[in-house]
Amino acid sequence: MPELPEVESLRASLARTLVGRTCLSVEVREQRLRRRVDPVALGALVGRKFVAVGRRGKYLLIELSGQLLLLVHLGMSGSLTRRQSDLTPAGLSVRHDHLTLALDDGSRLVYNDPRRFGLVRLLSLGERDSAPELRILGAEPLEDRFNGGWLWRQARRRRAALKNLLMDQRIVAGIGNIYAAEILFCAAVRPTRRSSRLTREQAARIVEATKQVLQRSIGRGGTTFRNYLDGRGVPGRFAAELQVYGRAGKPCRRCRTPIGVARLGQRATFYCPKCQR
DNA sequence: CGTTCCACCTGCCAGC
DNA sequence: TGCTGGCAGGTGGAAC
Repeated sequence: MPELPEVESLRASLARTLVGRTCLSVEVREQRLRRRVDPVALGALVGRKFVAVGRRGKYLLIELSGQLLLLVHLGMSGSLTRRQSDLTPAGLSVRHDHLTLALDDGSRLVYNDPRRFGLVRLLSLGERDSAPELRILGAEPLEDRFNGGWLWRQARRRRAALKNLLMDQRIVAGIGNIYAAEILFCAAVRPTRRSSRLTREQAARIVEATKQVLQRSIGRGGTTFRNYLDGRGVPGRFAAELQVYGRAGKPCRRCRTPIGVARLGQRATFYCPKCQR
């Protein structure tokens, strides 16, 4: 489900409301996520104060007192919501509330994930750079290291489709299936193009498009295509602005040509056959 | 090494 | 109305 803009929106909202609170208790109701959740390790959260909320790629990095770092990945269907009452927000089922942190203001922070592809793991702050999940991540797309020349150099040695390059977290961290499609439409480049055939000019356009699309979506609170909810249980508003994702057969918003769909690496890939070359 | 395929899960929807 | 198959915003390991 959540890609960089959704995680970033969540990060910002948690940074505003969570920092300064103290965790009073931890309840693990389901350990079977992508990696087994360790209730004993998470017990170290009790009595700790939330210090800061960061992000790396699609990972949320929640920093607590005592040099603790709570690593959260939402997988395909995860959400992390702050709840003032005992009610589960509309759209979520209480049976997938796997982890609950009770806070000192009477609210709860709840991790819900129907498909259980997500990850919750407690690290020490010092492990930030050595944790296997984070160590392999490539450039942050909104930082300066991610620029046209750099992307072109990464692309030239690969022959896989360009869209797969953009979705490879070891190259660029945070882009998934929705934004890869939207970025390549914005840059007017075919997702099926071989990476090694990318021109410098196209690489520069893709980088510009990446920053523009991601920033714009962050400004809208991310994309709710199916069931993503932010930290308050509210859907993102960028879905209304999707140009190609999920629009197979519908007219291109730029040229009216029907949007095409291909399969790339077992993922649906949407593009305009006329606008994208 | 790069690339492709598959498994991991539940929910939902189209088609029969 | 049910049932079934296919698909869904991700990742990592196996196999080539």
